[in-house]
Amino acid sequence: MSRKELSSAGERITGQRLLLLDLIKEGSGHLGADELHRLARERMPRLSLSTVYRTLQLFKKLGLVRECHFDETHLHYETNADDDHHHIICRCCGDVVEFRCPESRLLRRRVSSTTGFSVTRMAVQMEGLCAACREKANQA
Amino acid sequence: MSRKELSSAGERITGQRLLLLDLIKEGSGHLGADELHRLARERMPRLSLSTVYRTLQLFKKLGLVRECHFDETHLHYETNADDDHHHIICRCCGDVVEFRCPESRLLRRRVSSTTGFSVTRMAVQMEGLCAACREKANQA
DNA sequence: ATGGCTGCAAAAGTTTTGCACTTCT
DNA sequence: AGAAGTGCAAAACTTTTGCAGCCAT
Repeated sequence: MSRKELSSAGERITGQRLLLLDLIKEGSGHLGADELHRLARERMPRLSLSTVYRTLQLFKKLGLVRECHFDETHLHYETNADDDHHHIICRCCGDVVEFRCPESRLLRRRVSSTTGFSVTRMAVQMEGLCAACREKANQA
Repeated sequence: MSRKELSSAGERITGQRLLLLDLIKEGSGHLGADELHRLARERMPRLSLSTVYRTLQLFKKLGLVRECHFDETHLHYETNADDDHHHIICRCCGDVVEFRCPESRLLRRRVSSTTGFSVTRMAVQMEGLCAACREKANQA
């Protein structure tokens, strides 16, 4: 259960918030607001889309989830992870695979010192064709 | 002028396309569709927003520009550059600064071999506070 | 000449907001 | 009880699409 994250932040615990947080956690990870809404309604049919949006903004503010910009239209949300956890998306089937980037920490420090920024977030994003889709493309 | 990029791709050369491509190139880089539209209309008042969108899609298809996902709402466009040219955005003033990441090439190859993807695009994105905004925040 | 491109207007999406009502603390 | 959260509906935005006329080739 996800009560602790909410109560320790001094936020109210509601069925909607718990459900959404659980879905984001357990869901294979990369869900948009609409998908989240559809899933959530299977267990709580009257949950509204605006609640999904409001709740996601709350989670984002609390640092519980991060937004990922994969394709141009949808945002996706996942539980907040550390710097060296990133994504590659297949431009054909949309599949998202995670990879690690151990030099992230180093890179972050270097950019911080060269630009004068204090870095609060970093993401490495890649796009390409997964093995299966490449296979399919070659057969055609 | 940007004729070559278009004609060599077998695309028609129109005033709108030339103007937009020039704006993207010369503009400090990171413009959204609406900003581009506003700028373009200073020189071509009847240019429509749908043309901006259609043209951006064309440029994207031709590989002339790339989309950058900075904040959650707007997409930004810039002339296509190589892998090791990336961005950090100030979460306070929105300023965008570029930085280089020489190990991008290496990283790309490693991810390609571990995930089985063929990588067609990669971006490193950071977010933080620029020196000026940090200054301001400290004074307050 | 003719097929592609553009402007305009309307549609389709996505995200936000206002308000009355409900729920958590 | 009181403040915060929710559902519903409407509004605000961003992006896409249909179509008639225009323009580059």
